[in-house]
Amino acid sequence: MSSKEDTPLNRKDQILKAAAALFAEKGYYKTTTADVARAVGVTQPYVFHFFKTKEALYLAVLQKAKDIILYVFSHTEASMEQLQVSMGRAFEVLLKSHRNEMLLIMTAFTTPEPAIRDYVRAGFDEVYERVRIEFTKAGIEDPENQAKEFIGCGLLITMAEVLQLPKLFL
Amino acid sequence: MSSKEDTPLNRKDQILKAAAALFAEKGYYKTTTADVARAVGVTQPYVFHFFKTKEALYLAVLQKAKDIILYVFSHTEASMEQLQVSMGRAFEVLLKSHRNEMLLIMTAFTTPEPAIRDYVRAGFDEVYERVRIEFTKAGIEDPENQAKEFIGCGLLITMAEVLQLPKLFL
DNA sequence: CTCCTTTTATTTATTGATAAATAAATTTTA
DNA sequence: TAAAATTTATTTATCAATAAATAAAAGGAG
Repeated sequence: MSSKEDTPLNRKDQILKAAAALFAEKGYYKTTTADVARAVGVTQPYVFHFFKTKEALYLAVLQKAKDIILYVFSHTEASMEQLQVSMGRAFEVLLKSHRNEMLLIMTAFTTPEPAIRDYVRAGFDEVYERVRIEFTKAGIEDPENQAKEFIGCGLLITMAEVLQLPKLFL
Repeated sequence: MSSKEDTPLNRKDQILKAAAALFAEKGYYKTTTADVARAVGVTQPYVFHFFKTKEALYLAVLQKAKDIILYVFSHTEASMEQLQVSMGRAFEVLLKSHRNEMLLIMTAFTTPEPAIRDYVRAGFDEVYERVRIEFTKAGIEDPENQAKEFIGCGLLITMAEVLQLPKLFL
């Protein structure tokens, strides 16, 4: 039994899912609302029935991605010695199960839409805070720097995925 | 005496320079050829006199950026013990003196134009090879992994710059 | 259960804006 | 005055977004 019932997705969620895949693959600018509509099997204007603008759609996808990360990092339990490793594993699993969403975050970094940049930056801080708090709760020492290192490592791994650099970084 | 004479730049180089700044700041898609032209003080179609397409202009800027990196990493001399540190310093200097070009490379990573992606990937390999060779020549052991680590670190630093994350990563 | 009414889901058609690219004309320089 | 540098004028294409129309489904009233 998965957390989500496997009732078929409603139109809005279908659009969010298709958009996540397309935005992750082709980025914000190269993905058209017509692409998203086509992927779902509806007409282009209908997308605007659910999301006022293309940007609003993008931000909605981004929020979902962030929520997933926050959830995972908040629900990884382990001993002080093991927490970093466990969370690292959890992130690797996440990168497989929600590849689109994770790649999307990387590309969002470099999307020069002010609203998107602001959202990404805020989301980044939020994730950092969450990790820092979890590390603190677990009694890890110097949680600030450990959290920074942890996130830096995650970024690097994700970037290697985006770039598809097989030789580099294992 | 700088390596470049300070003869005023010719139009083509003016365009390259302006394009580097704009592409770095606003990315490939959000930078228009009209933006570039305006920055230089010429008309939009005149840009096409020097570069057949917008993409060709972008690739030219990218090539210059890569050449700078290769040059710096090829000309940093130091003892085996000091080489990594010296090259790290050199990169930091580069990030200040050629900020636009370095940031551009980061954003180029996530630009989903096939030709651009291919160029970036190839350039990446080239830089890796260069670093690996320099490390090998200096007698550093396990040069492959040291080179990977070195580049990963550089990526992370550059990314922190792009994201303007002051708190994180020092 | 049927006719009428309202809502929900969706499409067709269109607009307005923006941007890359081309071609022809003009100005400047040597 | 010929060639090089640069502009004006224009084209073509693409896309987000809006508005109006249609079709199907659901919900009540007689």
